[in-house]
Amino acid sequence: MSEEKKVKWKDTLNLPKTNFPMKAQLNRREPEILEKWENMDIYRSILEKRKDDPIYILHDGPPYANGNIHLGHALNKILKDFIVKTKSMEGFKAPYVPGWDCHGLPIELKVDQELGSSKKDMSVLDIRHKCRNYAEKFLKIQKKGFKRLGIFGDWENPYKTIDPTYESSIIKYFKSFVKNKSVIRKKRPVFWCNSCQTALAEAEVEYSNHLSSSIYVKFLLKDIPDFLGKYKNKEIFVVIWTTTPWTIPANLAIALHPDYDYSLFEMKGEYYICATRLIPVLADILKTDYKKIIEFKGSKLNGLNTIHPLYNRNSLIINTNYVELDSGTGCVHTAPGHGEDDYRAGLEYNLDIYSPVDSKGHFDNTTGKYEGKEIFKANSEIIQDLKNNNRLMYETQIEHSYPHCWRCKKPVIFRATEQWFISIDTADLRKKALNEIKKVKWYPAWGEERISNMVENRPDWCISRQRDWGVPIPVFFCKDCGEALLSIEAIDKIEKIFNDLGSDSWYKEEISEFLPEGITCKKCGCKNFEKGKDILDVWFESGSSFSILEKLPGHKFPADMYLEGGDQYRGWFHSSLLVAITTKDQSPYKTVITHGWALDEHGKAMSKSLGNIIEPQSIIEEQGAEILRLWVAMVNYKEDVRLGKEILSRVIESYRKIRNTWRFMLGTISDFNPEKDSIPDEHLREIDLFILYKLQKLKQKIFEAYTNYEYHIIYHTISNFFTIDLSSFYLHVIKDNLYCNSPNSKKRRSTQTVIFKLLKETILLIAPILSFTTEEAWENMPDFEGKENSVHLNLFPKIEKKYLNIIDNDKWEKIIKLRDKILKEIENARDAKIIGDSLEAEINLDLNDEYYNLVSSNIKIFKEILVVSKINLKKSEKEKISIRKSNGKKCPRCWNWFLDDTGENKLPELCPRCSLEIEELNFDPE
RNA sequence: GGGCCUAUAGCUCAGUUGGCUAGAGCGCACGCCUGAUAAGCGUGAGGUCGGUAGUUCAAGUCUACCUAGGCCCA
Repeated sequence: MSEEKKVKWKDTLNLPKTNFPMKAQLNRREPEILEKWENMDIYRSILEKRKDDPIYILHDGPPYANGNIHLGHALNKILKDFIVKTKSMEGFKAPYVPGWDCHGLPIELKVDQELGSSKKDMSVLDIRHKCRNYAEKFLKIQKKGFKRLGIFGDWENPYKTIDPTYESSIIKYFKSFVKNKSVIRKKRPVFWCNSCQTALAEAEVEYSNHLSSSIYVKFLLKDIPDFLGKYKNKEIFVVIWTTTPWTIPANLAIALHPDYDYSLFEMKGEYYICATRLIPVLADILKTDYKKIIEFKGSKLNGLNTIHPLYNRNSLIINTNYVELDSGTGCVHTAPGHGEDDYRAGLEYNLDIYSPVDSKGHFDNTTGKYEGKEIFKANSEIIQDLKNNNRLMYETQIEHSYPHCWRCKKPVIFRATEQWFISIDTADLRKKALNEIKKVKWYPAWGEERISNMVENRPDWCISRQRDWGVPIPVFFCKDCGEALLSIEAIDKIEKIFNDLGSDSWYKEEISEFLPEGITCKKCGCKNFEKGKDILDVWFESGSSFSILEKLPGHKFPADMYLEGGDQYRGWFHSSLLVAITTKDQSPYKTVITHGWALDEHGKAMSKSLGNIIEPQSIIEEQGAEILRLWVAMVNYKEDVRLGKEILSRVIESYRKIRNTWRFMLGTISDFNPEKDSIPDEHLREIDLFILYKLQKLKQKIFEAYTNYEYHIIYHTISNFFTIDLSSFYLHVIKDNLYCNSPNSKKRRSTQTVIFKLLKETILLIAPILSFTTEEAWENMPDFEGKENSVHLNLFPKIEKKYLNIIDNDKWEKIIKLRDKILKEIENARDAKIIGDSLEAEINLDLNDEYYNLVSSNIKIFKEILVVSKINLKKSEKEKISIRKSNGKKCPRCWNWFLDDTGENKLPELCPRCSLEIEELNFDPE
């Protein structure tokens, strides 16, 4: 047959036709779709559509307005978008107002760096102005990044922690803590630079080598325990080691590990105690030998007193688990005012947080002879005094890593300063929090245990920072006696002023604007006050974010959902809970979901030093945001998630599969008008009904997964459905029907009716995940009554129970099983070069009664699902499946093989079916 | 050092209360098709379940320890 003729027969077929391209070119197409959404104001259109529906609130945790968005941001925002879109399609009014955390140290530090030495000459207001600009700049950058991901939300009106109304709410919530007496002032050690006379944050401290005196100091044991009764009359010394002799005056305790072994030993005629393991080290340093006398656990000395080597006061032996045995003596010099561990131990043992050093680094008047002396300079005098008192065992110099001020490069110290705290127990906050935690649904479930442990063990919340970029703590100090003033009346005024003018007003306005008339110092009675200089911890700020839920119309408190990374158990979940309990007497969230960390393909955290950072921008530019969205759906976000080259290519592969399947389906219904051509259920072909049955099963599974926020299940379910049920089975098998039967035939329209439904419903089902591609596919769907302008304006399709009952599933399972068996035989025949295309095959089936009946009563179905030209059926107890090449000829139109034995074909070269079709078409092959 | 989490084929995931030869899709190999074509179809090969030791008639599934990794603290 001529090529020309072949082409002509092909022209009589109904082949797929669509404008939906196979190549996605997402990086080009996505911006177009974004523009469409922008133009139609998709976010508000959806809310308008759901305006009378119940409200669902996912409250956004504010990212920090610093830097470009990273993969973790993308993961977080995409997951939130899944939920918001799902809820919309489930029939909720689900507004989503993104937020930003704009105050805080990282921005202030960046601005510091940019300003350099010019900062000295700037006012607080000027610095704050610079910080604000910095935050606004990155907010814009991040917003653009998030929108590019296809996240729907109120991007024009996000909430910001620097909004005046937001700042006002912070003050209002702070007031609640003041009212219930939780706000207290007490000492706490912080990094302190004597030269700059300022507190430093951890991030402002640089470690470099420093030469220090290293001394071993003897503390005389005052209380001899019973088990050392034999030595009651001896002087026994507990030996400590330190590299900061100037903290010896502040020593209040000696810490021993309760479980480690300690010994009493004799050395140079004196009796000492230190950790057993470290005695040889000590002996080595002193170049002497020793005699171990008795060994005991550290817990045996707990609570005993020693005598301070410089003062006539006690130093208590305590037990802590931060004691280590890799250096020193195992007996740790503890000055609660000068170290973090020391501080915690001090709290536990109710010691004074004693820090006899002023802001310039000079000893105060509680230190006797050292008063007024600069601490580092006093080192040698202290060492000399120890020596004079026979309390110095050994002295040397060592070089070690020591914290220095990043600005002036001088060594810093730990110094206890007065700070503001929220007491966790004064108003039963801890107890209430633990109780509220139980009422919240935590995904994954272990989250409840994790946050409970944290709340149970957390110390009081230090909420003051000696910084400029934040919301000032609304407190005043008496100019005469220094007493702090926390006045509800004043805070009321501040709340109002901040609401109108923002927190800059604290630095602009006269103090009289904030203070109530005639207020006096409770302690000294005077009327002179100054404004406090500290700002609030930013966690208090972000923890107040639920305030927007009260203010925004169409929102509600508490939120239905908070969703953040696992680090927020300590952060936002935690602070929000504490603030909400104090201000609203309940948890701010009903459900909390946490996601894991985004790691590289080997499961390692991404870092600059490892050079394994994957930026979402590069994926968006090269593959498209949709690929990132599908990746988020693919992985189990409740654990840490990985991303790398291979993973990405798997995502792309499965994206193509979904896209191509839709493309094919769109092609097959190009001549289908759903309103005119649809076939009613009772006339649908059985195989078409069967795939509708499968579709209902699919919906059941998908909806369940959406309900449980299990997107990876959706991904796998969809992927399997598209691959197994659609591509390799249904869509493969109905081609003959669609291509070869006359366009308007019932059997063809039956299949189109079903494909239309499959297409529409699968698009809707995946819309929350593949938001761009579903939109594109939706646009390419044939028009039908009520077709929305955007896929995202729709509700999810309903499960249609009628299709669940029409199908005899047991029968179909048998059919599919037998099909698999026969396909294996067909493959064998191919291997043996008997056939190529399956249509060349003629199947001989010898089957037992049951299967004979199954096939004979469904012979048309079998011919269709096997895509073969003929089936010969025989009854036999012994099952046998064999394949042979058809001995007929190939119909050039439909490619089925047929025996030209009727003689009735008007076009003898065609098979009888095609001959009739052509007749109907009035097609002239010549 | 502490709290919590993770570890099943190359990749992403399933594996109910411990119970037959550990499943899926993708990828891979081989083949078919050329009327979904930078597509489609079929067949097949891949894990002994991070390691060790236990409990049990029986463990991927329970216990202990170890290793690797993650978050948060210290």
